[in-house]
Amino acid sequence: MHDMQKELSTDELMGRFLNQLKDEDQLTEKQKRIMEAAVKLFSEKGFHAASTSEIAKEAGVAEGTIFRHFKTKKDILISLVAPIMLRFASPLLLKDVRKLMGSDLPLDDLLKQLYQNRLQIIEKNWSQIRLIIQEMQFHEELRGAVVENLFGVGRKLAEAFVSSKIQSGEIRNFPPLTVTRALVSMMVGYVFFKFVIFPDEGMNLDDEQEIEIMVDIILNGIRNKE
Amino acid sequence: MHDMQKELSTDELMGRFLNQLKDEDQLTEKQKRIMEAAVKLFSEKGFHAASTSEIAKEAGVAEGTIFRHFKTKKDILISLVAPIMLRFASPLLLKDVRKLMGSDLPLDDLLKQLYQNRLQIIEKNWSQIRLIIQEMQFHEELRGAVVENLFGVGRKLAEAFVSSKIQSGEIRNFPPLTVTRALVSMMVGYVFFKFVIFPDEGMNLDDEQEIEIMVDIILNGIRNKE
DNA sequence: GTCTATATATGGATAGAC
DNA sequence: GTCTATCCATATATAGAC
Repeated sequence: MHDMQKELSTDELMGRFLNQLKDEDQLTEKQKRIMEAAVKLFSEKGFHAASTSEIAKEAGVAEGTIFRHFKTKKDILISLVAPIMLRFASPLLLKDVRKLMGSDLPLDDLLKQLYQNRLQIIEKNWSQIRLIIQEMQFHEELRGAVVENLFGVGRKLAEAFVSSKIQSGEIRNFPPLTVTRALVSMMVGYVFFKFVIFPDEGMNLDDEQEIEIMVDIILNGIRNKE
Repeated sequence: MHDMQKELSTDELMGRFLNQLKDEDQLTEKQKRIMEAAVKLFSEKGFHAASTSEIAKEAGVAEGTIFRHFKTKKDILISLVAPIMLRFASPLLLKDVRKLMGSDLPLDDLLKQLYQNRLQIIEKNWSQIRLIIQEMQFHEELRGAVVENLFGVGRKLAEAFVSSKIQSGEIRNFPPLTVTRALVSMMVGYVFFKFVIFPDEGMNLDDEQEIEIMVDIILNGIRNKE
């Protein structure tokens, strides 16, 4: 029933992802260097503030070479999205998630692991994630791609999980989307404070402790008490 | 080079912030028009993507006029921060908040009102808030000013509130900062989904219902059960 | 104080030699 | 495929007339 639908759209997404993977192997050395330089500079200075000449210098190629491989500067940006999403979206959303969701771990351990993993992935890929969130605001196609592929799939996965837990009576009977958003919000908020507001200082407590409390709170909020 | 001119320190910026209330009355018609046009274009297209000629056109002044009032383009951006923060930071953080915190409303009603008000303020000022969050990433002085003025104050207020509720035994004994972050995270996450991820569609449920559930969940999570 | 005109730099993008 | 040189448009910023 529900689960079948989710499987299908996930597979559909994976299809797209797998196609992108092939493309990635076809990239030449220089193309990769240009793209890496672009990721670095775009995320550091923003898309418009980073010039193609800087990118060329950073990549160690002539400026003209860039435009042999990419029609326009924006083309570089677009070309970055798929690989970036591949690099973190897949592990962010899929890897371990099905395993965790299918496991018989107690909910709190499950959530702790989930948060911990996702946080690590986000931390490792933060500059790239930030770049995408940044530029989503200004390039609609980009937002469309991210929303459809990433959030579409993630949302379905999460909602399926929440729904099943509601039906099994483990968590309270709220709209699954709302519960899902609450769960994700805790992570979004944490990331927001940690990386956006206080990117330098770091937080007071370490991640593991914070997550422990976070899980305690949110789980207490949504769990069915008998 | 481009960034050769001296950066404003955070302190200098805070000075401006405090003085701004007085200064705001001293602004001429043209200056206000330029600043309004700048807010609009910066938030729509980003700081670098918006040109001074566009700003001039939008403001209905000659381009040269801009540079009579603002030394550089970045100066326009800086000049916007204080008024924007004044316009929403004050009501966001202070207006009603003290009143609510001092009231004898039940916690759930109190939280609902708090979320509802804050959401309205954020919605009304979203383009400006977004602009600041955006540019915080790239201009450290700006981040410093926001963090110190806005988050510094907000955090203290919220933590004081949480601490008092912990001592009165109403909510569980967790680190106040963590509880505070959990409370704020719910709002941050909601705003993130509503305005960043799905700025067009809107959400499934209306804000009031969503907030009701949100408060139910989070409060259930942190409240002391007897 | 404001506008017109312009200086000066740099941006993205192309052409052509190798 | 890559680099050198260069085009053209636009960017920020200034000068000078009013």
